[in-house]
Amino acid sequence: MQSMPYYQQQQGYQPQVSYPAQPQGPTVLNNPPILGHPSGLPPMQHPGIPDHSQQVMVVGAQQAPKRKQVKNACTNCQKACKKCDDARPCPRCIKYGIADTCVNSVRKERKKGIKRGPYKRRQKTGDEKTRKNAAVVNAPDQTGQPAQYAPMRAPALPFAYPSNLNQYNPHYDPYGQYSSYHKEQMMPQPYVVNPVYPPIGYPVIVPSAENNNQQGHQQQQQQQGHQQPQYQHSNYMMHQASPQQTHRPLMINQHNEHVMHQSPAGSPQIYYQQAQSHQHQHSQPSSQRNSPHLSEAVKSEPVPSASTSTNTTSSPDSGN
DNA sequence: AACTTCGGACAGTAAACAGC
DNA sequence: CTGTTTACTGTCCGAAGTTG
Repeated sequence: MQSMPYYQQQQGYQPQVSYPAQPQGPTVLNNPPILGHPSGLPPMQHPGIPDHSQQVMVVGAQQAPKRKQVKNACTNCQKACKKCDDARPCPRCIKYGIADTCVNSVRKERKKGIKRGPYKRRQKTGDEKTRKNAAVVNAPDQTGQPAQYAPMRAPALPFAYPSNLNQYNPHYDPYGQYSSYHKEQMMPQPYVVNPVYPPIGYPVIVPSAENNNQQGHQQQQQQQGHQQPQYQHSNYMMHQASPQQTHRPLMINQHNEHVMHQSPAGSPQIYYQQAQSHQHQHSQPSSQRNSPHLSEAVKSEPVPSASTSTNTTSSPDSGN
């Protein structure tokens, strides 16, 4: 039996925006709809993100709404292949108490220089001629390949990506030079999670709740019944030099066993970066499994997704 | 029951192409 | 130059498997 798509169900994701049948190009970028949380949380308002949640495009009323994807899932949701959110920490990470590792994943650069055959022109009234030509040109042969332009693709590019685009480069700065390539596509300014991203030296002094923008965000969440005593650490963790360099969360545990000391509200807190957090996941004692819902994000390094979708979800564990 | 894993459909979009 | 088309890449649904 085919279940109803989640976005058509009563209590599921209720899209607030309907999308036109034809893509509108970059307007999607210009006006990213901020959707409410599927979990029922209200949309989190980040500074710099205009609230478009009230915008409704009345187009294609009878069409089923398309599934809406976030532009950049966090590493945890990405690994788990689960729905993420524009907010950081995302609802899922909050739910599982891994908010401090909720950082944007890094997108790899798109391949360039791939040659293509001529396009088939889509049918338009009065465009018969073009379409016919395209049909002839691209008429597939027995093998299904276009007849005239057999090599549809150029061979694999002989060059490697520059190291500054290499997602596996440990010195890679996802929000620096790379983002300049993708401009707002790569990391649109409204989606930059932490606009105040100080060059960190250690120890890290985390400002008190009163003078931190994100604290308002967190307080908002706490008002919703999400008790996240370790929330202040989210700042700390998100200030890592590189998302590639995983650090075991120092404190998250359902039972607060490893929760770091909290200073009284209003006083700065000092956190010490782990010297070299190469506690490999396999050396992690089985106690890790005491928090099963932590394991998903914690046990695996935030390895960026592999090159193809077939590999994106293979966890490091399964790979070994 | 809650959580994890994962195949694959779907969505978004950058880049090549086509036409003016 | 601008619009169209397509391929690439990421997101995440949903089913199956795993764990406690």
